[in-house]
Amino acid sequence: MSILKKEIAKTYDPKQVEDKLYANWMEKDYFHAVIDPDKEPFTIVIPPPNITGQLHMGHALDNTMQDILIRMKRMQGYCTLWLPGTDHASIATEVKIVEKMAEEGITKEDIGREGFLERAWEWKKQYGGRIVEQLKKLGSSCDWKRERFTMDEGLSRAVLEVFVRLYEKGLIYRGERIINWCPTCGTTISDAEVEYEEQHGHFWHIRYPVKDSDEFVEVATTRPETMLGDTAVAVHPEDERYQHLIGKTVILPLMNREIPVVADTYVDREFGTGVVKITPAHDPNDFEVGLRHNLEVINVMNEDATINENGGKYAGLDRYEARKQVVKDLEEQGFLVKVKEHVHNVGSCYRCSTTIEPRVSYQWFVKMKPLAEPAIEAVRNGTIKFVPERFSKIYFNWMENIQDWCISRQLWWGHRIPAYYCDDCGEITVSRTEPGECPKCHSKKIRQDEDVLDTWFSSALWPFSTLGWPDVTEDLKYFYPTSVLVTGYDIIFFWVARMIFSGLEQMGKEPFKYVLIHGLVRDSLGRKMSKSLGNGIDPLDVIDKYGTDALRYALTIGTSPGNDMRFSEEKLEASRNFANKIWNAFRFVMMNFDEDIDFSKVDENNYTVADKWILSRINTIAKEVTENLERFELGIALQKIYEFIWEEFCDWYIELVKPRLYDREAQGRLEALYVLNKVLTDAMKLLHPFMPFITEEIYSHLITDSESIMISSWPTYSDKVLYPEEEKMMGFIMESVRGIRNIRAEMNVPVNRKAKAIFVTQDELIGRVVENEKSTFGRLASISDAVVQQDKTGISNDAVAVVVNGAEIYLPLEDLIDLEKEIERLEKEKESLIMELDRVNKKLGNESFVSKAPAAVVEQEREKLKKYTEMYEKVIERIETLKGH
RNA sequence: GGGAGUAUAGCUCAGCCGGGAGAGCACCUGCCUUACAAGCAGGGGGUCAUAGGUUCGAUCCCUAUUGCUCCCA
Repeated sequence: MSILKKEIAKTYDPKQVEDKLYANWMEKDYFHAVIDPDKEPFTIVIPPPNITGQLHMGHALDNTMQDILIRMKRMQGYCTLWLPGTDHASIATEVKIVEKMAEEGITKEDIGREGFLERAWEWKKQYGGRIVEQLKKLGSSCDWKRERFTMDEGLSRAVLEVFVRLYEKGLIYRGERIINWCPTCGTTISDAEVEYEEQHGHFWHIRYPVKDSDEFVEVATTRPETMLGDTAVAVHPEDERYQHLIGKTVILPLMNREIPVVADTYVDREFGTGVVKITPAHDPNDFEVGLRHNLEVINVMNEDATINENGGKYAGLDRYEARKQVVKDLEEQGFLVKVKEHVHNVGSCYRCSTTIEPRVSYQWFVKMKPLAEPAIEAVRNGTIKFVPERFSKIYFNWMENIQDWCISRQLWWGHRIPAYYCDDCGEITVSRTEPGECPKCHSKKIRQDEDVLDTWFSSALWPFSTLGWPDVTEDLKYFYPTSVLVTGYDIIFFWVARMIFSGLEQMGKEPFKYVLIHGLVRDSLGRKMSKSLGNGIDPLDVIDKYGTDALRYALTIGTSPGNDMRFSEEKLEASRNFANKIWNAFRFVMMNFDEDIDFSKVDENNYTVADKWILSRINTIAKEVTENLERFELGIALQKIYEFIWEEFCDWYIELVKPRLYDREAQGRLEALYVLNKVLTDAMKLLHPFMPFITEEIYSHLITDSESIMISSWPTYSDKVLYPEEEKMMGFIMESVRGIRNIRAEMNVPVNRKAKAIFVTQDELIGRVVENEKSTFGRLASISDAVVQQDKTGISNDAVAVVVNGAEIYLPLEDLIDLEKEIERLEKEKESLIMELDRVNKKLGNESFVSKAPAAVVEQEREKLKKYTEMYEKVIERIETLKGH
């Protein structure tokens, strides 16, 4: 309680507290997990951001969610580890460095592999720390002492180990296959990295003359330049139109190559002419056909997507230039039949959006089928659970149709493939260490594969490589498998799926138990945030303007797992307002604290109805918040705390407690302070995972038993602090106050006009409540006095009446009352009660409802009937009295 | 072509195990009441996309239809 009352600002200023508190947490080492065999571990590994990256809203959401879970579990007493780190992001980083070099007029080749890698590490040093600092601004309680990087010595060893193991098991192989080639990035990319989009293109219909005949076959293609590499045409074996051609030869126009007509069921008879050109080197399906029919594979393209020497006179032309020229020549030579508009899906590189060129090439692959099976099973049998569950369907769909994974990349930044080629005998050696000589022919002329691995190959190992694997470390034994993985649905294929099969294969155990999937953060119009649209919101700007807590609140409130969310300025304002509301509740409490406060003198006999009610409520809220957090319903959990703090604590409890505080001699003043302190403390604890800074700041000034809220204990539910009786009484108080306020507003009673309120009730308990809470009724409902009567003796006809559950409240407003208006109001009240009664009567009158519905539900309806009947009778009575007047 | 999501107040979205529809923002009325005008009090506003079905009872479960979004080929 070092803060002086007058020092507390009227508005909350996040800048005053956030950096200060984070530095303090770091200094105290609260984020660091120390293995404790007596505790249960709770582990999350961060989805490692790219070293080139800047924090964006997706990161902000992802890391806020992780921090919420981590902070709650830490307070619950788990040994909690949130392991952070960054990803080398092979292709993304390399592209950026190359771009930067281009500005200086340097190419990769100019400086060579070694020189380039030097620059890359320099880059990592310069920018790799940036996103880490940004994560800290978010309040992330990561164990920074365990920070890892995918190209660390240890993680690189893990990559090497996995590669060798898989190779030795025959699950990694080198083969000639069709791969996705990005001509701009100059590398292969995996199937998962290809994005498809609809494009308006053309269908060119071309005639191929049949050899020794005047017949032609007509084929159609969207990529006419690939015909340069055609080595067959194919028809369906049962297609009656072409039976006579099977086995014959056609002349490939422009190239004048003789190519066979083959029969293959791959051909769709219904589509186009039913004849398909086969280019094994440039189409995955054609490649398969080529294998079945032993066709020649003619690659007609260079790596930069220009035509190579196999393309005859077109050599050197860019693929689109070649297309124009080929079409022109076909037309001139009479082979072009027609051109049709055609909409088709074109694959492009997810990095640079260049159209992908399917191209045959020697690459390294991971054989997926044997790895996919256990990975599918682990999700099917519930070892790993997706939240929400529906994402497992997406996962199955992908895993069940998976193709082998092309892992080699023609890049320099990354883990170099540990394969060595002998120049003398051609032997390939895969080894953990450089072999020095060819193990087969002992030649010294060996060289390592130039390529590096797909960046996802190393991130697939992240949940165990970061814990020390392949060494069997204490961390690995204690923290693996991790508890939850939190990530967006856009990354399930790239990363989640690959971590699952890698974890199962290498560790024999799933990498995590839950996969919590969240959606995308969109702009206020529902558009994806993107650089090109310029609609991105920078989380750091938001933090600067509204504070970290407000950002985190805005990202969590009203969200449900897996769904996209829109982000807007309005939401941030609401968030900031909430922070300010909490701040002022705290300010109120502090203003009433005394220097010599001593809670050991608290006497529970002095508790009021309101005290017990609010204690009972926070008790229940603790339970609800915990349950929802444990079900990953972060949005609901936060909503509950919000409503509790704003409505129950601020609007009601603080208002109710004021009279006891203002009178320094009032009975129960100490108890009031105690309850304020207790409830606010617990509320701060429940809110802490969501809004770590403001809650810590407030906590530090309250009377508590821990030096930091971060390491304080999570509130737990207890039957002993449940007061149903007081909750019911408070229900009565609130209903009455609302009723009186409502009537005053409707009758346009001036604020300064205070009437007496006469509570007519036969219920002794209610009578006592009213007597005890006179002053609060006075304050909250603007009445001069509250009296209790058992009947309506002496109540003027000029009084207005409020009928609540358990009592009628009369306000003798005399001359202020418009009799007609009052009757009208009561008639409305009557109508609505009739509707309620109708509904209840209909239900209870239905025999099958009474016999089949659960007893509790029926009982509930009976109670409603009783309550509404009473209220209805009172309203009728009142109307009659007024009418008779 | 295959699969998934989604449709709830003017807008953005919650809504558990089926049992009287909620929030924030916006709107209307009245208040600078000594924690907070980033606030307080009161209020209006919904055929829960459409059509069937299951059920004593459906915003919720099932089927079909329509609109929008996404993923895969």
